[in-house]
Amino acid sequence: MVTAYDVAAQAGVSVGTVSRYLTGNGYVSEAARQRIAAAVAELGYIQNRAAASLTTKKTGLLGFVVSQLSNPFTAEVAAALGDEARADGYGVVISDSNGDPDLAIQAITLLRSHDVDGLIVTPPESPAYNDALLAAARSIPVVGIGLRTNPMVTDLVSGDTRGGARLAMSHLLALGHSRIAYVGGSNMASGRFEGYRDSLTESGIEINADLISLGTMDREAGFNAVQRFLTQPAPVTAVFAANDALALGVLQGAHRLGVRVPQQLSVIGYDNVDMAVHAIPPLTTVAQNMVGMGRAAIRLLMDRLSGAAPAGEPRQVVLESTLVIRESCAEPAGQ
Amino acid sequence: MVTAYDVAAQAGVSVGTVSRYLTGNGYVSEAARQRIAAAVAELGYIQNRAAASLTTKKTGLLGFVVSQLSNPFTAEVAAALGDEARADGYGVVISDSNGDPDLAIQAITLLRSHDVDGLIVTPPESPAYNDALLAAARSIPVVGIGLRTNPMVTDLVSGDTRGGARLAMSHLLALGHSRIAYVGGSNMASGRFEGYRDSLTESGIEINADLISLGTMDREAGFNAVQRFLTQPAPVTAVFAANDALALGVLQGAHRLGVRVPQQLSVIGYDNVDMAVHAIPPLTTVAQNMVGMGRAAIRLLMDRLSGAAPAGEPRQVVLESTLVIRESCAEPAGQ
DNA sequence: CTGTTAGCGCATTCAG
DNA sequence: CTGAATGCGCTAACAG
Repeated sequence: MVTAYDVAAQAGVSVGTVSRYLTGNGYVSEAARQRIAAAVAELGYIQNRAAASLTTKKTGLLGFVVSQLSNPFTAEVAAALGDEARADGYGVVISDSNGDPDLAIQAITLLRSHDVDGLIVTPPESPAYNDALLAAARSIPVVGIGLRTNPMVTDLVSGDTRGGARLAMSHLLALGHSRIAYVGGSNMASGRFEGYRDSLTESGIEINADLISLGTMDREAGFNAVQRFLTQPAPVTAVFAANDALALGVLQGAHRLGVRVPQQLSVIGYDNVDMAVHAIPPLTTVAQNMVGMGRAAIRLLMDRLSGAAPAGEPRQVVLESTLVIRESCAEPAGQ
Repeated sequence: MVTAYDVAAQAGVSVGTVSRYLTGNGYVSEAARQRIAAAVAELGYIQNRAAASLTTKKTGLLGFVVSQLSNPFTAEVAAALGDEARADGYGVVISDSNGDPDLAIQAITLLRSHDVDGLIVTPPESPAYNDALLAAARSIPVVGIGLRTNPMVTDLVSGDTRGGARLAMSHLLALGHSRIAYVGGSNMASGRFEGYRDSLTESGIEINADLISLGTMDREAGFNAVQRFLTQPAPVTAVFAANDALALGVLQGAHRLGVRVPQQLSVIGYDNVDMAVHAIPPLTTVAQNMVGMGRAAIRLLMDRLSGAAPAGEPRQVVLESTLVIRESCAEPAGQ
């Protein structure tokens, strides 16, 4: 391995000078600078940051604990986050927990043993994971994406899902729909469901349990739910799905019954995953600002690392969602 | 920061013993072992691997240079690779190059400065990137996924795209199609195109330039191509798309023309991305073994790192593709 | 502006 | 089986 000493020898200076050249701290004469640069190139020298971190206490590494890297939403955030980190000279170590709290804790330990300068974390939520996060937060800055610790000691970035849901509902309502169904996860406390419920109530429409399907958030659930909605005495004219996978299942279910979208049924999704544009018809959906989330997380971290934001008060940034209108919604047929 | 010295003091032993306990090298009495474990837990000690790597020359970190993390194909490979690496006690640092050779080179440098024990790389291909890989390969093992260096000095894992394409074509041919179009990338030397061409020739079907559309590999290209294929004097009865995005575009284009799939047109894709199952109709496609690729890459690396495969002869593993039959193909209408 | 030197936290000799 | 001592590659004083 070629070390800074080798470079120093080759350039006819001392290690100290090489170090100053590398870190940019302290003065180095132009002449020395040039000779060092030449030596670095000639020898193919690459700084050993692990050794440097021993003294500086900074590795230039950030840890990102994801719950599911193959989830398009996560992948997109990870990409944005990596780009932003690189711009600040940081590398990102990604650790996939597959939604398993135990693996997430292992990931935290792995990352901390590699001495990451900061941590970005996503769900799952679990007491033990929460504890691990709390412990980590005592030595390095931590920011959660869609995950808040208890007590809340970390910075947080989240999407305004409630507002996004209202966006979707307003669109449907403005089109003239009133029999609007909801398919979503089993958690009625989710922002998406709340947005659905509130929008309806505010429009003076009573919420009807027969028009609500709660369960898993995958394609099958959407496929099955819509068939139930459509075969009721008074069929629905629109469906709001809590995510795109669900919405795509709804599209398939409607197709199976020979119900045409958007002529006979309007469908709106949530997330604007890549495949939404590939759907038949292209899916109208709510887009979360994933790039913004990745960026925001890094900004939050950088402020802490640079001291711009002294430790203490956790901060929170909420990203607005936007409506992406494509072709899956129209006025109700009966109007 | 709590160090091994703190643990040693707390446990009433010396650092040497703590180190032996941590690494598993050398003997530690059961009594000492217990006291150390207790001290570690009590103090919340986390080993500093950067410091350890100074002596061992091993960081337990692997670098993965991807061309596009938000590409579902890549994300899936990354996930598999991360899982497999974790099983071996390694962490993975992912660096996204966004398909830019310069960024890829920067990524290599970053990764090497963090002293990764091995490197896994994907395209783009570029002379400068190739050089960077060659340089890296002189000090650590490198494995390419779908990317071979020149000269070929690194291990390689790739998918048998030619065989996969033949799988798709056989399916179409067996169904009775003979006017089969191809939509793909601009590179006619790709395995996918070769599989198309060879299958046709072997079946005694002349290849017809009017039935081939080469260009970008995205949805728009598929959307446009199919409209051309369908409005010819003798319309095609089937389309083989070189990837699923293209195939989904074909589906949309056919839908636009009122052509029903699979009754009037069969469509087959390649990659089996997540969205394939969400298509209308669900897309028959060729699945690459992405999990296998991720795993294989790690295995290759581990063999080098453990010394099981002495440096030298580059090895290659080719993963078979499989046909995933869903609902987008049927016998040609006219038969 | 630059050379010298003392650790950083740990794994590894080498004695005991 | 264990303690003490040495050095990994680098940065940060400090004295020139």
